[in-house]
Amino acid sequence: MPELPDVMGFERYLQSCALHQKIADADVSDDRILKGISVRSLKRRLKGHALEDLHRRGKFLLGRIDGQGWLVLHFGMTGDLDYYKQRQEEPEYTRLRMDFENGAHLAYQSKRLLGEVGWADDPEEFAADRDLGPDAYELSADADAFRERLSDHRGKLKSTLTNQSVLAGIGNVYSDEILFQARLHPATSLDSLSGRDLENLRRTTGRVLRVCGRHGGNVDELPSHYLLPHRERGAHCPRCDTKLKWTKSGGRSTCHCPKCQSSS
DNA sequence: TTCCATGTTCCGCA
DNA sequence: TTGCGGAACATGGA
Repeated sequence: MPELPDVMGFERYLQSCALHQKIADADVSDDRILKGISVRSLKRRLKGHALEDLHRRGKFLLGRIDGQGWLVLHFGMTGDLDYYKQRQEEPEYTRLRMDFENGAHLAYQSKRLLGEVGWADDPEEFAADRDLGPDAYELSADADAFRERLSDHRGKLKSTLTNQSVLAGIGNVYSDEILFQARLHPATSLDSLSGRDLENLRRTTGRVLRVCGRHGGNVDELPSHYLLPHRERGAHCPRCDTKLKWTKSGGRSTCHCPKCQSSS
């Protein structure tokens, strides 16, 4: 489920277990996951070095490898990280595995191969290359910047929030939660929002990302009045018990409460 | 067997 | 120019 809050969880996870450990070896079991770097080159840059620092930008997690540059991880729809001690614990869909000198392993797994493992010389340069907007969580902390960024756009709320070049990190699932909490209808066009609505959206975005990020994307741990624990077909609004409505656009499904989220 | 799925990218159309 | 919607990608699970 990797969107920004989940990647926050991955960042904390790596921070707690994988930092400053020399990488003895690395193995790529399916090179379709690599973008812009060969297996050989990746291995060369990892081997004998250590992960020294982490940087998250939207849904991307970048890890600085001492003296080499930045390892880029994107998790697609089904990516995950796993640090483990015994080789036989290796997860089934591991695509990149690092073996540390201390005998532990780190697996980047991706069941559907929709993520990517890549390389960057510099995080800012990387973000510019990929046309990534500012990180959604950081942007939500700055009222002026948030307003300016969004006022350039006229599209619908849902598609703008999930547009990574406008702000990076929000995907299909968390945009539903943000709009639910902000009581805004996903199809509302941005230019119809008042300054007050926009400020409400900013605060809500920050709060939802913070709260969800704290749980590292574990939906079951969220407060019961959150939408996500109830986001399934046939479910009812946790606030007013109205049946939740599902719509579809661009191949992605959106869930909202027809009563709480007024269309404007 | 068919449909659906949290990711991105590309294309054609308004 | 901008935004939208659909299809494609690869694969598994219900």
